[in-house]
Amino acid sequence: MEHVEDKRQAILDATLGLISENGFHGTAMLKIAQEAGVSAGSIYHYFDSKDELIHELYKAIKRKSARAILENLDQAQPLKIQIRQVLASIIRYSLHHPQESAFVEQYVRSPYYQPGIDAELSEVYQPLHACFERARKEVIIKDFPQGVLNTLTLDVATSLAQKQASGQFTLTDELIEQVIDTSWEAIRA
Amino acid sequence: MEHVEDKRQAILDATLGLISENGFHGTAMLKIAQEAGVSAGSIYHYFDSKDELIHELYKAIKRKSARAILENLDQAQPLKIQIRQVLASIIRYSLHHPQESAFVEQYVRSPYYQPGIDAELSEVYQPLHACFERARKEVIIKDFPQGVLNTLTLDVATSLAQKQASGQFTLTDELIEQVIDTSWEAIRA
Amino acid sequence: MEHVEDKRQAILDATLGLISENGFHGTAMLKIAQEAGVSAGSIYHYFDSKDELIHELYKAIKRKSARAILENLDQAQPLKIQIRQVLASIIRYSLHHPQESAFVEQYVRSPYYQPGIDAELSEVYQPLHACFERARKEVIIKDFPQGVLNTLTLDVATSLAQKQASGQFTLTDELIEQVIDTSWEAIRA
Amino acid sequence: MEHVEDKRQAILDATLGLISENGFHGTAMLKIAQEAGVSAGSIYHYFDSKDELIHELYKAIKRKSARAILENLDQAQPLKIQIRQVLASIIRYSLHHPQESAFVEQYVRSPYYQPGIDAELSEVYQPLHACFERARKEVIIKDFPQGVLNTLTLDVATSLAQKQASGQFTLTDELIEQVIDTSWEAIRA
DNA sequence: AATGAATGAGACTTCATTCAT
DNA sequence: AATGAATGAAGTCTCATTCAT
Repeated sequence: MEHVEDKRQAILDATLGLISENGFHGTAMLKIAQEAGVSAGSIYHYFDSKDELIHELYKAIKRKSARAILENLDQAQPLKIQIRQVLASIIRYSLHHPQESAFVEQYVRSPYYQPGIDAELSEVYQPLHACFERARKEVIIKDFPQGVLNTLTLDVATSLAQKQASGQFTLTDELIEQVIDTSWEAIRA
Repeated sequence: MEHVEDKRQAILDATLGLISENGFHGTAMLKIAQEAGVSAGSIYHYFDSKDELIHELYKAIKRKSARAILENLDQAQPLKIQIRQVLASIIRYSLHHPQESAFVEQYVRSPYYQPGIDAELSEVYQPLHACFERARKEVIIKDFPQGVLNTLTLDVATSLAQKQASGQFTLTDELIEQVIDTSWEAIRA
Repeated sequence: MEHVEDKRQAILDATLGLISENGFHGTAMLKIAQEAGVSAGSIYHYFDSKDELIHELYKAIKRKSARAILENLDQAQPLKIQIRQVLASIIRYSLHHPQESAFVEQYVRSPYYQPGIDAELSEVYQPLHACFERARKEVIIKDFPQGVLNTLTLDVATSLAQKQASGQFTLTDELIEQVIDTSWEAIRA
Repeated sequence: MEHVEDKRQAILDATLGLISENGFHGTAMLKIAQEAGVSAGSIYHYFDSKDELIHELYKAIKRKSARAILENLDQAQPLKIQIRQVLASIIRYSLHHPQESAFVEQYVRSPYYQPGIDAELSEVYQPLHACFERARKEVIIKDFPQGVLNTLTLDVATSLAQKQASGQFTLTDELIEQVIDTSWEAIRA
């Protein structure tokens, strides 16, 4: 079974690498199979279709990144500190995983993205949402719709990650700190 | 000749509507032709290929939006006011042209986007860049690379526009003012 | 009217140059028009279709080459001399008109070539045929079908012309004399 | 694997039949697929493109004909006999394989033919070339460039084959013998 | 007579998906 | 479970031809 999961994961990894580089349309199933070291037909043992594979990859990335970000969440700290920690985690994660950022950016801007898909991820994001929810209630952050807050934090992070990956600029540690500060200032009450 | 330009523009318009809705891959040349009211082959009198059509559409949108934003730029005002005006223009333009925003977002996140394409647009963006450049020198805004400043302003605007268009939330005039404030605070020195 | 004929001839010339270089399929009507300095539609004032244009070009070339070859035919000479003169003329003409040779070779090997087409040329080739006919009757040349005699003379000439044009070898005047001799020896009785 | 080669061969066979009859342009990939009993897309498992298919067909025919001709080459015989045997083989092969002759004639007169393609065939033609080379050195045949010798022998043979196939004349066994003699006389020293 | 924009049939090719092995 | 040859629908693009001007 571990073997099986290895192959499924190899397919997901290959898909991530190829799509982040060449886009959805530029990534043929055959290429994914070759990159993953399996046969073209084998992909269909793990995923019903190319669309499903892409949706599954999106969910896998979102779950993985949520877990990584939550690891740095210390619920013993004051909410203000927690939110800042989350922002820092999001930005750092994005910068360290440029392929995942590039994929997610393409995905959410494409017709693949249907709002309902995120409902399946609510469980893993629940602690994060709760944290933001409480911060909003306690007037620690602005009373903006969650989507607007995401734009000011998450989307900024992924956008920066992709631009750095494409060489538009290089983010020093100092600059990253400043961006985290800026992002925090943008949403704090 | 006006007739000719009409048809070229009709093709660009059809392409914008279809791609912003269905993505690059979901938009066949035949559909564009039908939507534009021309034959399939006619597109190739105006554009060498689908790729060139998409690149031309991107450049046309960027030029048009730059002109619209510059119209609201009053160089008689203090720099601080000018920058705020620009931000407000960008955000309002994005919100009022959700298809253009959606298209540009897809484009710049896709393999179509190659740094260098924007070089052709530098002329029309020159006044904007000059404005930001001076503001940075006079320490009115932060000393971030231009790409980072764009992320905190332009990308936020287009992202919000698309999310509103997809129904994730509705931006009231009051909220828009707050977002403009936030965006300005994010980059001011 | 002379003007008109000029244009018709320009189209034929352009067609010859392009097809001898790029083949039938590689030569679009639009390219012919551009090369001839006329509009795409104008070709259809002179020729009903691309096929007809190609057939007319073939006939024009054959008539022109026949006239050139006949010019060197001195009916006052003995038949043996006449035949040798004809052979020399054919070979020299082919070598000096490599584009015409290349076109004719492509044409007669393609589905364009229908045996009936040469019937329209019989008038201009009549003196040549008569000459060969008498030579065969007087047992000066071999009693082969005319097609076989053509193969041993005309086809050899055009084939050599194309090979020289493509750089496979260079025919010196001495070599040309030898080839003429050889061709003559091949058909003499 | 035999199965696989069968299909590849079926595609080559279908291509030969259709192109020799209808030309390059008159032969659509779909027709080839239907004639070969495969789907349109399947051709692309065996050949990268229509062009590559055509090039491969040319090389396959040349290799096959070279092998057939070499089978009749008895190196124990005097060179003069060998050369005559080769000429007879070439002519007979051409006459018995009119489709291959027609295809090769079209190919070498078309833009498909690029000198250099024959370099890949040099190995299989090496014994033939060696034979001619020695004959030239021993002054058994004329000291013409190889291209000229080919024109006087090989090209004559294929040309005759195509003309007979198109019904221009019928070659009796006696006539064939005479043509072989003629071809030999044309190149002997 | 001339133009050249427009047409639309048809060509080549790709690729997600299936299925016999 | 795995393979990869095979499928065929659908896509992009070309080009001979037409026709309003």
